[in-house]
Amino acid sequence: MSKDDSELAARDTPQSVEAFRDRLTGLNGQLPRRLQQCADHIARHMDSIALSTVAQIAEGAGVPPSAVMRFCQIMGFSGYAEMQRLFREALTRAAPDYATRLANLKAGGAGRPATLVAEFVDAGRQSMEALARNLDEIALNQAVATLAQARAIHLAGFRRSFPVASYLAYVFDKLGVAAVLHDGVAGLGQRASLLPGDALIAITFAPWSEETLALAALARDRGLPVVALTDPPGTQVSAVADTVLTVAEIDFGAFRSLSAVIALALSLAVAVAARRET
Amino acid sequence: MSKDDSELAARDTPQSVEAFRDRLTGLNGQLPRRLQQCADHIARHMDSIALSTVAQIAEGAGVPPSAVMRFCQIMGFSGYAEMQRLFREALTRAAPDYATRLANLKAGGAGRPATLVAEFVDAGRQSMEALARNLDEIALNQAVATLAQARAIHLAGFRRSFPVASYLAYVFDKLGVAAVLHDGVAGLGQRASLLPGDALIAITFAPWSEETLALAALARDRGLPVVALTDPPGTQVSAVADTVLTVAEIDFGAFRSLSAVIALALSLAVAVAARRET
DNA sequence: AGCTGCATGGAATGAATATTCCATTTTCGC
DNA sequence: GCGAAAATGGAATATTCATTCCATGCAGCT
Repeated sequence: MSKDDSELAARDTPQSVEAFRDRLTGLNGQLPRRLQQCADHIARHMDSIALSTVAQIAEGAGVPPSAVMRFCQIMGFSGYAEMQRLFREALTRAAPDYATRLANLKAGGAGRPATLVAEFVDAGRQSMEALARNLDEIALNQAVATLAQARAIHLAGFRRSFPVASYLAYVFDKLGVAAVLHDGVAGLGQRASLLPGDALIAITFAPWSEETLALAALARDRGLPVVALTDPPGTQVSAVADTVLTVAEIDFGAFRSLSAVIALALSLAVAVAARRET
Repeated sequence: MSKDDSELAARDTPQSVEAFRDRLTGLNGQLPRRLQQCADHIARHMDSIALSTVAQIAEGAGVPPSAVMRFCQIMGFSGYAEMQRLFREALTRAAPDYATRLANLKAGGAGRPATLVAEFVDAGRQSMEALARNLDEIALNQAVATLAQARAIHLAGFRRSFPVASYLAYVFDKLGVAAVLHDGVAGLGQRASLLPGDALIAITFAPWSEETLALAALARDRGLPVVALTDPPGTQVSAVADTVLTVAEIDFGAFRSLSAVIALALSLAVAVAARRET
């Protein structure tokens, strides 16, 4: 008693959401039944703690309120109020006055340039949230594995996908990965450079561009693996691609922000480079 | 009494943050002093309503709590609790389980590709929030005005800024605005095409590329207006640009998401096209 | 089987907070 | 200035919610 209570109850209270999460995973498995239910439910709904009452959490987890209180104490807090404060602070830091600002900009009327910025920012943010939510991790891992083995990586993306392809070219170059950007300068194409052992990343969105699909088909015929970045559901390109990564980019007006596509493409590039070095 | 209370108190309660905002602006000016203070403070801190108590709001506005209650009723709510519910719902809809998902992805360990996605998404989101917060509306309006008058718009952006420049070229083309992408193919450049009456958009970030700065300087010598997209504080390019738009893009590792830059560039393009048509 | 210690549920308590009410002050029309 | 009506501040009340406490149940050990 005088030296240490038990392995469960460390007295220091988590000061950040990360610390909270660490503690939660550390406790996993060594908790009694009801407290484990709390832990599971809370892990799954961490963001709702900031706005929920003890009773709501308890109901969601299927336990009495007192169990939730015990859980809070085991996590190192004096009670629920203290635990909630942690999440509330995280929430206010995440959106200080951003929401207000956006709303102000949007309210300015359709004609104002600043209103457009707000709309595009909003579309981009939504796209990225959708990406985080719907990411197909298995397909991503498969894509990384495939590309990491390739001798050189070919990049196909035209029209509105070209910025993504060209950014990938820049990033691969910086990372020391051999990459060929198929830019179609002078109508020549670089089709002959699709050699055995290479791989292709094809980036195309509805309406799918003929050139990209044709290039992917050619690569496939020559036996090169093809990774496609496209809209969901991705069926349009599945005939010519081995791995399909889908991104639901939100449009505003006729244009898309590209935020989510670039984030995904960038991750792919960095992961491939990291895999190669090991 | 039986027909209508007054112009102030319409009985229907706002069902969305937008409706709330509309009502607030509608009431502006026709409120007694203390209630006006409430309105001002709340308009300025709308996002904090979800997490504040009546007492906190009252203190912030410099009024007694009862004034805040009256304000809520004038806005069409039964009380503060009902008003707060509106903002809480808006907040939870904005971040459904996105935060949890992101945290889960990040927790996966540095090696996993999905972790990278989470990091880039997060960086992108932060960048866009920063853009919304720090947007210099005056500079933006000035840039739009300048570009709308130009005969043709030249685009300069190399290396990591090239994707932005090429996307602008695509968008301007689709919008029917004459634009020249200076892509440096074959080392030729298109310097001779910088004719009087044109304008230049120069996109460059630290470390600023020599080519872009040189091109901007040349344009300036010939009397063309130059709009620059760059990092804050923008002093590096202010010598060669008439209008400077700064974007604080957050890096993850050595790479930036480009989300905010693209959102700003896109807004600029659409605003210019809209201005031209009128 | 009986004992011991932990886990559990629910009811009682107490604190925080929204909400109402009323006495007082201010404002505005005459 | 005077009176009526509206506005205001603060204290009283009601409600919601976190927190504690204790009686009961359950499991593991001897």
